[in-house]
Formats: sequence, C-alpha cells, structure tokens
Amino acid sequence: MTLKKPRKKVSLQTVERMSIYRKILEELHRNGVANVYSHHLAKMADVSPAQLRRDMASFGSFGNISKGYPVYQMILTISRLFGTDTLQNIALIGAGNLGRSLLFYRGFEERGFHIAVVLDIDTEKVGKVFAGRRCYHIQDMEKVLPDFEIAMGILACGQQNLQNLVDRLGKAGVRSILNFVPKVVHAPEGMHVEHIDFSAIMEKLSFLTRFGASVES
Amino acid sequence: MTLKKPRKKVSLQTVERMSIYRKILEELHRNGVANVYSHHLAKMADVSPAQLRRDMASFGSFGNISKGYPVYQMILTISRLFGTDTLQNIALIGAGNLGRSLLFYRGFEERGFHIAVVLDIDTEKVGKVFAGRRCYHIQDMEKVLPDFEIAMGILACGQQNLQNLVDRLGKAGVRSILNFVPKVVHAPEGMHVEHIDFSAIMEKLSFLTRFGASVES
DNA sequence: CCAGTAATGTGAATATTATCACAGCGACGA
DNA sequence: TCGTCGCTGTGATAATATTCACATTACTGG
Repeated sequence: MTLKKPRKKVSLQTVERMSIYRKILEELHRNGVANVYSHHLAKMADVSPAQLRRDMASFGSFGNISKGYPVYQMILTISRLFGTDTLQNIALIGAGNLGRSLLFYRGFEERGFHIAVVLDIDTEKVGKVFAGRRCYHIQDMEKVLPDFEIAMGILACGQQNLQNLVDRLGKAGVRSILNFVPKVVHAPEGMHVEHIDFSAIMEKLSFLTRFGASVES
Repeated sequence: MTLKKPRKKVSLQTVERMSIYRKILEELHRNGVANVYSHHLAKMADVSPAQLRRDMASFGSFGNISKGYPVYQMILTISRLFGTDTLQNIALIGAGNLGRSLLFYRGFEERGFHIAVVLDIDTEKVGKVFAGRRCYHIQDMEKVLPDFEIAMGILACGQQNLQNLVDRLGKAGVRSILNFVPKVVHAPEGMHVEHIDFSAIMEKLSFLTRFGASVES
C-alpha cells in the first residue's frame, strides 16, 4: 500500500463526506471538468466551503491555490483513502429478498466492491448460483471465506444467533460488517459493525416531518 | 396529536439513538421485563448511562428514581415521538430489484410504516400488483398520492431526473424522503431527504478496516 | 422511624465538530 | 514590474455533543 496513515486523524464524519465528494467529483470528471473550487464543490455537496477545505486538508493538501482542486487526482486520492483503488472481495450472508437484490446492485462494482461469495443457512439455497455467485452453507464459512480473501461482510439474514454469527465471521478473518438486520449486535474487539436499519431511518424522517420546523435547516 | 413539541430541543443524534432504545425495549417487553435501569439499557445499546439518561430526559423525564425506566411506557412515548403510534402510509418510487425487496420487507409494518402505493416509470410494470400493491405510473403521481395521504416516500429508482422527481414529490405533499439512489439531491425548502448509499457505507467500513486502529473504539 | 443504599436528572466540565476570518500565495493585466 | 484579485490552508473562535459528578429522591431493613 502506497498510502501512509493519515497524518493526524481523519474523523469519521469527514470520511462520510468524502464519499459524497467523490461521487460529485466523478460526475465532474465525466463532464470533462479538470479543476473545481471549494465553494463550487461545497455548494454541490451541501456543506460550507470551509468545511470542505478542512476535510480535504485533513489527509493532505492537494488544492492549487488559484486553480482549485484537481478533480481526477482527488478521485484517486480519496479512492486510496478508502482502499478501493483495488477491487475488494466481500461476503454476503443471506440470500433472501434483500440479499438477492444486493447481488444485482451495480453500485458496488462501480465503487470497488465485489460480492464474491454468498452464504445462507437454508439448504434449499445452498449450491444454487445467484447472479453468478455460488451459495454456500453458513456452516462452511471457515472453509470458504479464506479462499476469497474476504475482509468485509454484509449481513442480510435472519435474526437468529446474529451475535454468534458476527463472532464467527470475525474469527474467520472478517474485519468489518455492514448489518442490515434490525437487531443490535456488539462489535467484537478489532471489528467494525455498521448498522443500517431502514425503519430507524424512517422513524427519524417521521420525527423530522413532525418537529422539523424546530430544527433549523 | 396528544404529544406536544419537545420541550427544549431533541437533537437528531438523540432521535437516532431512540430507535435503538426502542428496539431493545421491545425485546425486553416481549421477555416480560417491566422496568430497566439506565446502566442496564445503556450497556445493551452500547452507550454510556449518562448519555442514555440525558436522551430520555430530553423529551421529558419518565424514569422512576428507584425502579428505573418503565419499559412499556417508554415504548409508547418513543412511538409518539416518532409519530408511529398510528400507521403511516408511504409511497415507493421504483419497483426494481431493491424496490420489490422493500415491498416484502416486514420491518416496516412492524414499526408503523406501510408502503401503500408503488410508482414506476416503466410502462411494463404499471398496472401490475407487487406484494399486494398496485403499481402506478410516475406521471400520475399528483393524482394518486393524495388518495393515500402520503407524507413520506422512498426512492429506489434510476438516477435520471432525480432532483426533478424530488421537487415534484414535494409539491404533491410528500414531506420526507428516504433516498436509496446514489446521487446527491438537494432537499427543497421544508422537506427532508435522508440518503442511504450502500457503497458509501462500505467505503467507510473499508477505511475503518485500514485505519481503524488510529481511531480508538 | 431513621440511616443506608442506589437510582435519576442535571449543572458544570470536557471533548468534539464546525465556522470565521485572514495570512500568504499565484495568476493576471496594465 | 507591480498591484490587485481571489483562492487555499489554518489558527482562533464558536457551537454542539458527551461525560463527570453530585444533589436529590424513593425504597429497604433493622
């Protein structure tokens, strides 16, 4: 890996914004734009120019003082920050409705992620091929995962024994998990679990719809 | 509406944690637990006891000083905060892979949300019924949405004209949108748009996998 | 009845995050 | 060549979020 650790510390919120910046930068790049000013990019990303400059500066400064930021180079830099300059293999656990729709989701491949293997507990599904990926039984996790060099996983399965499943994944070499199952799980030492709960986000939106006026936009 | 506005101001981060608390409280309730202490609930939710108490206190205090918090009453209170004590109709825009899997997702109904109507731009899909919901053409949005009293929508469609679509939804009475489309859109005045970008979350996880050690857990 | 215990709610302190405001630089035109 | 302009990067400041620590309160047991 050519990129050294971020010099000071890149906050998680900065990292989240980086995804947004990169998305916009790629659109600019497709449109042939070579350089962009902080206030321009900031406006498109709905953040303040100062914040954008600080975000950019937080992992090394690349802005030209009179041309602005070089679009293509920033894309490469952010990709390296994410480690998605090379394709990353990930494992999908659960081939239900949501899981299968994720297999067909093009966004992952476009952004450097490849669902390489599918695991399920349902013996009906084991052995079948979904969108080009063979489905293995969860029981064989420890045998299968190392073959694909899996460091990240996606949980789209049932709620039963979820914590146990996470622990096993960790022991099998998975370092990070994107969890779609609406159940609280604790990340084992050294692992990261990011939780997406669709209903929780709807609840937040519902709250905003009712009380949003009290929060200034 | 029996609940008055939160007395001071409930921060968004508090609201997000409320979803977690409620999930745990419902599990406790199913297990017959009537009261729970802040340190107990906090441990299950992976937050500090002080934070939990502040969160609870932020929209009115209900903790009994020696019994802890009443589980069932807290569930009701949080539900009222979210406005999900009554079922909320929502509209789904896009009946592709992701959209259809959301139609089958049970979590919404369990938490007070009901996808009442489906819109798509593909005339092949219009008129069909997916998981019990009839699919209408996006063009007829303005006619269809008022019939169902829709205040919230879910975007799971293509990227074309997304901003325009959001604007139209706003004019048709939709106040909040959950956007699954990986494209930046700006919320019109008075609306709220919450963005879920699967790849962005994978990017964050990928970053954590590489540099996570520098961020203390 | 009263002291001891353990919980909540909350002012005060701290940590974190975002904004302000400007020094300093490079491009450009006269 | 030099002055002007507008940009970036960043110290200083402000705003926000979290944690600490304790006053206050309800229960319990002797």
